[in-house]
Amino acid sequence: MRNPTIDDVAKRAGFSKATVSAVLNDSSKVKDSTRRKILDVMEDLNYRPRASARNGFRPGADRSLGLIIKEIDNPYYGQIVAGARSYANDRGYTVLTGSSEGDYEAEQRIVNVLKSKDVDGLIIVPLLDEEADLSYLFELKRRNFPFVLLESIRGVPASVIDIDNVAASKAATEYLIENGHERIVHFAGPHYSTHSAERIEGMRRAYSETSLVFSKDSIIPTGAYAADGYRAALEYLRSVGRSRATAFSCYNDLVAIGVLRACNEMGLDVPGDVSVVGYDDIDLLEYLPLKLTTVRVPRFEMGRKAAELMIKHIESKEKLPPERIDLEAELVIRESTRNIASGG
Amino acid sequence: MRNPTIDDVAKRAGFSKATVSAVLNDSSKVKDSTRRKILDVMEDLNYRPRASARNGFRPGADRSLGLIIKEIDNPYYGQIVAGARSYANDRGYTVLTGSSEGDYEAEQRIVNVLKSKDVDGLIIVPLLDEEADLSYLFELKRRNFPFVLLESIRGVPASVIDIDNVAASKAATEYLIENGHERIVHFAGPHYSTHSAERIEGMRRAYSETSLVFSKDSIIPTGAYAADGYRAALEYLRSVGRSRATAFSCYNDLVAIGVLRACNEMGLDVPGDVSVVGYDDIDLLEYLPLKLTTVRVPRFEMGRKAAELMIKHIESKEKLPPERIDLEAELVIRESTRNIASGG
DNA sequence: ATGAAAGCGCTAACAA
DNA sequence: TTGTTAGCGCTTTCAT
Repeated sequence: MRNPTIDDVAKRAGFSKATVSAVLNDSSKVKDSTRRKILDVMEDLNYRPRASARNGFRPGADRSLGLIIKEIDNPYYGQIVAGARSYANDRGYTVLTGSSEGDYEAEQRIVNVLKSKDVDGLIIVPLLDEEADLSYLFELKRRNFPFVLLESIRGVPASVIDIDNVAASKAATEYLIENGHERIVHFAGPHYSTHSAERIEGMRRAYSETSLVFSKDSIIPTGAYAADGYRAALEYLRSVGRSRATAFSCYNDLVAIGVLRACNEMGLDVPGDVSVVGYDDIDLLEYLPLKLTTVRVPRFEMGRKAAELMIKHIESKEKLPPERIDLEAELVIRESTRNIASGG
Repeated sequence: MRNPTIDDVAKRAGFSKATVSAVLNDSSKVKDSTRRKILDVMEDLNYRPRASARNGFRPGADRSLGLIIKEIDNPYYGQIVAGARSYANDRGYTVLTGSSEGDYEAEQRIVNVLKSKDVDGLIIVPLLDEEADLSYLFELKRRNFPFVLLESIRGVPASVIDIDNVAASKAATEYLIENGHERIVHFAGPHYSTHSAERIEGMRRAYSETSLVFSKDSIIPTGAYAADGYRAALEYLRSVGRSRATAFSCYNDLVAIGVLRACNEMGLDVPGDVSVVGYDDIDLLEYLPLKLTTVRVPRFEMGRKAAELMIKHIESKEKLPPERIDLEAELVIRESTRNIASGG
């Protein structure tokens, strides 16, 4: 039933807790026969000392940060974690990461576990859509548990590190429009991503400043991985026939890589027949044959800043007001896009 | 100095701990004026309740597994984490991941933090080379702390999930030799990787069964990322002139992607001029233009099995003996290698 | 509506 | 060499 405690061991072995404790800590002043007897009992009971009860469960010297991301196998988050880790490590904090993988319950569980284990602060990339239940964030606030967000949530006054997706996406779309593209299809990200919604909004704003009309049909729900981009693009290309768009913009570089593959299989040259733009500028891009035009997101920096802000809040004697930091994302023009303007 | 406790709040507010506790837990039976006064004091003191002291710090209902990997931004580990997470989640365990990034001290700190926070078990991909200090593993054993390893360590009788790198690497090398390659250069992994050492050993064994002689010069220390492969291959190709090897084998697919890029820049066709083989078979490969010949490592499965074995040990009433599970890695022949045998 | 006291599993200081 | 006791920060009866 209940896990055995030091008392169970002591009672069973016929010694006091203190002696058992001494054995546990390899103290030299325990008689050998006693030690052996106690070790035997521990073995029998499969006794596992509860570490958090040590030192009167006082704040450990080991400080730690919890980090909650959405997709473990996405290099976007890889760099965020790396950035947070880099700063935290220098300051003596250990970063523990959990991934929700798009699952709200999982996200809640990670938050619960991390806070019940008393990490010193939480950096959260929150799952977010219409039906998201944000009450856990208010609970954190109520208990004055320090946290910083890596995607802003309207109505939650919390510290946040974010990037201006709307502006960057608008710039990318404008660039395509200036280069003669009048029909652009966007392969959008997961429903739980604010960033995806913001990128769509950026497109919309770029359109609104031209005579072009923005249609919902040009947004295709896709996902976050290459497999998603591949599947969606293949389906699009097969269904659309001759009247396809001249440019594809993608939720992220992974999706773009999948789209590229689909184009290739359908006999489409990039950028000859279609232009493609990605998002994030993941490190791997540099080593791929076709240099992808993309939007560079300072992911490592985001992670670093998040850790920095978090630790600042943690170590403050006074309660600090929420702080917001916006980093810039920048369009990087490479070889997967071209000018198709008739006059230009 | 010391962080404020519930006693500090109680004293300062002029009420008892119990009342403060009631406020903390939003109990309805606290007079409004009292609640306000206490909340004010909490705010003043920036009081943060220590979650681990709740419920008399009894085992939380939330079970958890610690997972320690070596490189956060490597898709190899991404899949291992995903596999472990997948199984653990189904069993109600939350996975918390820390990455050592090749740093021994960081690894130790992660172990310490995770065990002091009482995760129920630890899955470790250990940093390992001549100078590694493994004492922390013996300390875990001494305290009967459940853990499983994802790379075997000689002399440490612990549960382990591993793959037969020697056999797979031998098979890959034999395949190259059978296809007429008599000079193979291997771009090796990080010094802290047992797997890298095992892959070299596999090569050596393949050589030893032929008249070809295995030279240390054909092993080039490289790293784990595309940037490493790119740098190393470029340097090799620039220095070697006309007498270069006809085949490159690589520590992993990322390195291979970097090597491919270097070949491309040096005007070498793959597989026309050189054959290249990777390792791991990361998901992304499927979407790249050149289909890489590689060794498929069942990473997701490794993660799953590790979690499964770990949970089995955790939940056992009796102390279970260490268990070893070996999974197979399999050569996957695709388009980056070709037969150059004069006669065949 | 509030307070006093016991208890969670362990360590540490002191006694025996 | 071993045992007794107090205490870590909180929750939870049970009184008041």
